[in-house]
Amino acid sequence: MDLNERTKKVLQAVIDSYIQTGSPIGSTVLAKSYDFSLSSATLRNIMAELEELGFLMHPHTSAGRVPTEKGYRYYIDSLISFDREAQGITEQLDQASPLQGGDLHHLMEEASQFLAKLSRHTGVVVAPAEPEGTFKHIEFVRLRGNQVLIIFVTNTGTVLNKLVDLDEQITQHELASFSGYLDEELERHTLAEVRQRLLEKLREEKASFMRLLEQTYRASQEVQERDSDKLFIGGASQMFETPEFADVEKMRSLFRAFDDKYKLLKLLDKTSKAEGIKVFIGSENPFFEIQGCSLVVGNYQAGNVVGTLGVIGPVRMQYKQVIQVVDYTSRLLSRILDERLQRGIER
Amino acid sequence: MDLNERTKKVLQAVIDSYIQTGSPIGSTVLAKSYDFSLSSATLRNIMAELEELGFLMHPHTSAGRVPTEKGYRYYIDSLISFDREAQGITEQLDQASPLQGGDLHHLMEEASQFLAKLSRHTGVVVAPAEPEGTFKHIEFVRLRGNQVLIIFVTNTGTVLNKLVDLDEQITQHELASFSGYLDEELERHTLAEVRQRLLEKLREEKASFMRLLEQTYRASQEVQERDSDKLFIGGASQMFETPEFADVEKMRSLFRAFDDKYKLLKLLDKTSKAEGIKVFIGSENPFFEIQGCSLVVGNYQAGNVVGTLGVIGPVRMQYKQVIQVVDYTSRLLSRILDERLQRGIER
DNA sequence: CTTAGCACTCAGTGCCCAAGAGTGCTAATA
DNA sequence: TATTAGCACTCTTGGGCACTGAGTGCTAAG
Repeated sequence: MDLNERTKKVLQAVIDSYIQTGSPIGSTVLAKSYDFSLSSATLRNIMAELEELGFLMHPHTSAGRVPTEKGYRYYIDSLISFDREAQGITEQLDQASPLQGGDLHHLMEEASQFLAKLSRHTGVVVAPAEPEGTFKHIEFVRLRGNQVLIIFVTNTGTVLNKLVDLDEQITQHELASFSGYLDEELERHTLAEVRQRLLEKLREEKASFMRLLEQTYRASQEVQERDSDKLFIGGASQMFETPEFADVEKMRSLFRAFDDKYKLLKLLDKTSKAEGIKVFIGSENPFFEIQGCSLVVGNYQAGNVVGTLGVIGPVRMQYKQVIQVVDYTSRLLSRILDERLQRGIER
Repeated sequence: MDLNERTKKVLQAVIDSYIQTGSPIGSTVLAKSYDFSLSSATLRNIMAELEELGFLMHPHTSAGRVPTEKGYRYYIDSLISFDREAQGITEQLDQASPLQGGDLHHLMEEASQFLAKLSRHTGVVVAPAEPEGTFKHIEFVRLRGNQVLIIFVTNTGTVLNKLVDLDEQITQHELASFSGYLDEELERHTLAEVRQRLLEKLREEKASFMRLLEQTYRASQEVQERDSDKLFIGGASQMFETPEFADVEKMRSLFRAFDDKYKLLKLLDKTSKAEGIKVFIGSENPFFEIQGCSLVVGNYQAGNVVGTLGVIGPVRMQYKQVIQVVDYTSRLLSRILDERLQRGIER
């Protein structure tokens, strides 16, 4: 789209102003508050042109202009620049000094709240699909006669566990030696590889621990499905702060979406392949139930493990700021996870 | 409060009707839809009397009557009866056949959603302050040189873990023998007792594992604080279904309260000592931020471990039904937990 | 004690009107 | 040729007003 410089400036001014105030922008207001050295009449012409092109629209005849989704798109793709102020913001964010961490879940929850607090919208974080780190230790604890608790430990201190019923009687001693055997076989592999190797073992081996091995394999699958892909939502009540959602109906469908975490997960998952920060504006958003919302998502990663995080807010949001916050948080989270990973690998 | 039979019936009819429809009840409507064999004028007198006593009120001169909190209180304490229909409901609830369980957290989350679904309001479940079951096994896994993961396992298959840094070098072999020692010392004690005993040991012993023992003690404390008292909220969006909350302001403060789980927890904790189902109506509710809401709470328990669960909804809620749902769910959860406990102890 | 009747109150609705903001178009201007 | 001033027109918003209907309180009769 080739707009001349002046037209771009007008578009930017309209969108900036609309994002700020939330009310449609008229030509006179625009002429006064921005220094275009142009009369309102000229601005009217330009705005009419922008409307023609689909960047702006008219709620009704005698109202000012409002950005369309296409307008926002162009604004984000071509009009806002980050570089200049980026450092300032980053420092400011550093000051906020968040994320104590501790346990992984706790960290994710904190992150979602951090996002919410800084963006003043709703923050979401999807836990990594794959636990960080590599296999370190497996432990079998016999509870009742044939009830065994299988515990996986990674080198970053993540603990996954699953309770299984065994047909056969196996002594604690046998369990211990089996665990020792597996420890050696599996150490330093990622959990995905562990699953794979267990499966291979299962195929080749005809040993006595066959049944236990099978249960272990199953556990390794389930444990992962259960613990991965958890969704953390922070500051959902922030949604109420935006006048856009004064409508109760809208709010309702929004919170319905939050309740139904599963769907939201799937949406966020789709985006997780892409690099960098992505912005979905209004209906671009593939999750129809939260249409009327924009979504700013990014990834975080540690090693080859990837998770998604982002902000959900009204279409009229301070994209510049929110994008920076999401970007910052994703880096921050990556760094924290990386440190944990390093500590684990170091030895 | 001594009301005569007729007056009671009128009060009940008014409240029933108001709960159903949500709009104030006038004398003529009352005379028509209920079979009192009384004229509207008489009903007017009775209603005036009930207003005098503080059970009903007038939004404005030309409006019908609405129950006051005192009215609801009386309604719940003296007017509704459960026995007759109780079985019917129970069966119906059994049909809903919920709560697959699995992991404890998952069970709690399911329970909160179950409450929400059946009550058509918001369900909350507080995880037990104390993990169920008794100590079964402790495991130390060395990750890096002096970084050790301490894992507690109970006989019901609950796994708690904490990562600690150790000053001294201890071999995996030494760790194993220490774990064996603790296993014997601590088996069959509740986690609270385990903490106590660790503390005692810490005082008397001057052994080489002193430092590790201390860390273990600390871990046993932290692990518990972290994992206990988690709050699960289900079906928060149901709140939007009630016309009472058409006001966005109200909704806002409500969801603020949900965001701030910690406060909600404290509130629910206070109630956890009491037996049976408790109902807090409107401002009786000690948690001012959700005033205008009623709270129906109950406890569940397994062994000596107690948790709280309940429903949050508008003051105008179907108390009878909700009370039954909460009651049913608390029994159900107790039973499920008890079974897990039994299986653990059985051996 | 109950009931019928009547005057009164008040929220809610629909309607009209004026004010205000903003546009689109045309004609004048640099 | 691009910009500007002027003007008629459109549409929202909010206040004011009257009307309606549900419901009450009171009084007097059954």
